[in-house]
Amino acid sequence: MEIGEVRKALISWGKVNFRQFPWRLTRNPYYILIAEVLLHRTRALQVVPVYERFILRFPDVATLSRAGKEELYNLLHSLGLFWRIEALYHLARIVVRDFSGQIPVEKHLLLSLPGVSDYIAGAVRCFAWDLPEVLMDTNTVRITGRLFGLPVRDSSRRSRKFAELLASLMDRDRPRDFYFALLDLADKICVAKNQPACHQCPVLVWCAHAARNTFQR
DNA sequence: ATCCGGCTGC
DNA sequence: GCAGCAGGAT
Repeated sequence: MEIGEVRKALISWGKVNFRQFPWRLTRNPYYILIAEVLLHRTRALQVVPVYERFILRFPDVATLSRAGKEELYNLLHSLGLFWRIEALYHLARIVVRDFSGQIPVEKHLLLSLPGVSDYIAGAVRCFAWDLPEVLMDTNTVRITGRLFGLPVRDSSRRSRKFAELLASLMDRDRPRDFYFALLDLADKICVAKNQPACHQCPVLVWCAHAARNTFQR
């Protein structure tokens, strides 16, 4: 398959169907890190109002590092997953103390932060600095699996095979635009439940899953 | 491999 | 009502 054509189709579709979430209109690594933590197993539309209040109250890491747990709880409790509150509380203090208030670029330093693992470390690097990262989340894994015709399981998120396939698929010159396109495609077309809207899909002709669907009718 | 949590669309 | 959510911790 012409992988360059697939990338081009994805990115041009993504440009038209770009969802303007507030954390997508910035390259500030702190804002992006906060967004990724809040987006953890939480729908984007549910995060928007909480994120905006959070950023307004804590516009930078230094301000956040002076926050009490109680105020953080008041801002974030509606999102559940309360361990994230503890993580952000410590994260801000560590960044101020060890990294002079700058979100680190190096992956191993990002990974040392509480609440940050492979996905969030990669997402911050990708969306803040446009670095080519393999971002394995529910959506990118589902699209990868369908495109290459593999069954998508919960364990696929940690699958090396999936990581290699996504690495081969991703656009290393424009990773930021590529992943925005993938996430928007997963939301609008390549949906998890029901049948995906393959007839509207920009990469329909290269997709193994779509081929099976149309072949079966 | 399993759990987490409030919230929302279905 | 209930399944599932821009994963990470346990």
